[in-house]
Amino acid sequence: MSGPAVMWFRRDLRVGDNPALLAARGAGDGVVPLFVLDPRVWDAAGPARRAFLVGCLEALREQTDGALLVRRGDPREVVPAVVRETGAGSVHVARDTGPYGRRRDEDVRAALGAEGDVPLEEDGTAYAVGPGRVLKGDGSPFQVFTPFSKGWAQHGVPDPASRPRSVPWVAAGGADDLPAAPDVDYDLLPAGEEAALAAWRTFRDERLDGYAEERDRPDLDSTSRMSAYLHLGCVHPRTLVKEARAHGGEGAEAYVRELCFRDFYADVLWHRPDSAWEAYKPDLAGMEHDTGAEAGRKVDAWREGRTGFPVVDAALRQLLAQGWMHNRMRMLTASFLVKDLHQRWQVGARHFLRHLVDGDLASNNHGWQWVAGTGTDASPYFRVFNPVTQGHKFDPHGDYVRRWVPELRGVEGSAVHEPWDLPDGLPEGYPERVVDHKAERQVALDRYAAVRG
DNA sequence: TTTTGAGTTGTTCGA
DNA sequence: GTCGAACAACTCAAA
Repeated sequence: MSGPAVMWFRRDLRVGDNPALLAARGAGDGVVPLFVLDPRVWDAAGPARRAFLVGCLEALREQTDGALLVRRGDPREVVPAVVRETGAGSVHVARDTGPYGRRRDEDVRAALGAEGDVPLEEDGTAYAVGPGRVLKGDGSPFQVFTPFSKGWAQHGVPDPASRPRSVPWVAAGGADDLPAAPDVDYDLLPAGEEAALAAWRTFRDERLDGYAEERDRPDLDSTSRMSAYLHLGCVHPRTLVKEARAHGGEGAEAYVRELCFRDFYADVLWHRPDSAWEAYKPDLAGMEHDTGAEAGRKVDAWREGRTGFPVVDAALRQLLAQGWMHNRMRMLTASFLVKDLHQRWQVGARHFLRHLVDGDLASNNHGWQWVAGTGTDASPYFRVFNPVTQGHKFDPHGDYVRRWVPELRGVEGSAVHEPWDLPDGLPEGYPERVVDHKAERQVALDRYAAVRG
């Protein structure tokens, strides 16, 4: 009866600390490692996302002694087909808690059921504490971060699962749809589980202690850069929580809090799948947004980093160049799009998701909602980031701007944040400001006032 | 049921 | 230059 078990990797591209893999190993006669390249996901990804994913799949293939099977297609068809081909008795996954993944997995489960009662077994999630687990005393979900974080701490983060000493990988034959990595000419993070753990340990040993102090500085290499690894599951957050806590200190505490935030937003999305693309709180539904050709040109300038505000442009160019942006810069560029250019937050959320290697539906879209004031813990409407002030505050020497905006490299010190005030005028090639920040701030405040009526 | 304290991340203005 | 108030009032969570 037995046959092998299929380990269907999704956002858990690792061998260590992987409960679903342990279950697969125990369930069948050998493990068929499978990744399904879903066109729905692949086609929406920009070059950086694609390159990073391919790199992680190559690394996983190496870890599975070359057995990793990559098939392109709709999982609803591919997974049952692989089960048929291999005679597998079960399929193992980590629970996907996002709206698309939940629907997809229901369909796959039904298809497998029709295929001779092959079970889809779920073990673990991509979060330190699985979405839906932390509840208020009355059994309802939290809607505010701070109380959630207390409940989260009380619930406790489980210890990492053991790393299997060996796995009897089974190579299924057939087509190999692992794409070649897109040719991108920038420094991409080194991909895969080993790279993730190495990067984590370097961060822990060298920068974690300073994290609370320096994490807001895009000009320094002060953050962990774990987001992309966490997104694809090259490392599991409970490993980071455990090691950060063992390390101790203020920096570690601040870091664990950020991991808790990631869990919070996943939890919110779990309870409110509609909040991925619609306002969590509908209060601002009637808000006026800018449309038309002129607005479109400004949005294009924003996407390409040509707004004329140096630190905003630096961040948006970094996003296109690296597929990554510092968190504070995400807030700042988001505030600029929503409050200076008066766009719907969804416009920016889509752009970020396409390009960020860590682009995560829950964290990204709820972050945008926070900025727009439609999310949990809604940002007070009057909180409008000033792109010049933020530049001086968080890029005090202007190094970050000069790194990403070559037109301003000749400008020394923090003067880069106000190039329109330079004695020799605006450096050649650098654009004029697309808006008057002070005026647009007032427009934003007026529109909020109108909607609150 | 009512009350109380608090809510990730800001900016501007005037003393 | 620094500091506190104003921005406005509402909802959430727990006691």
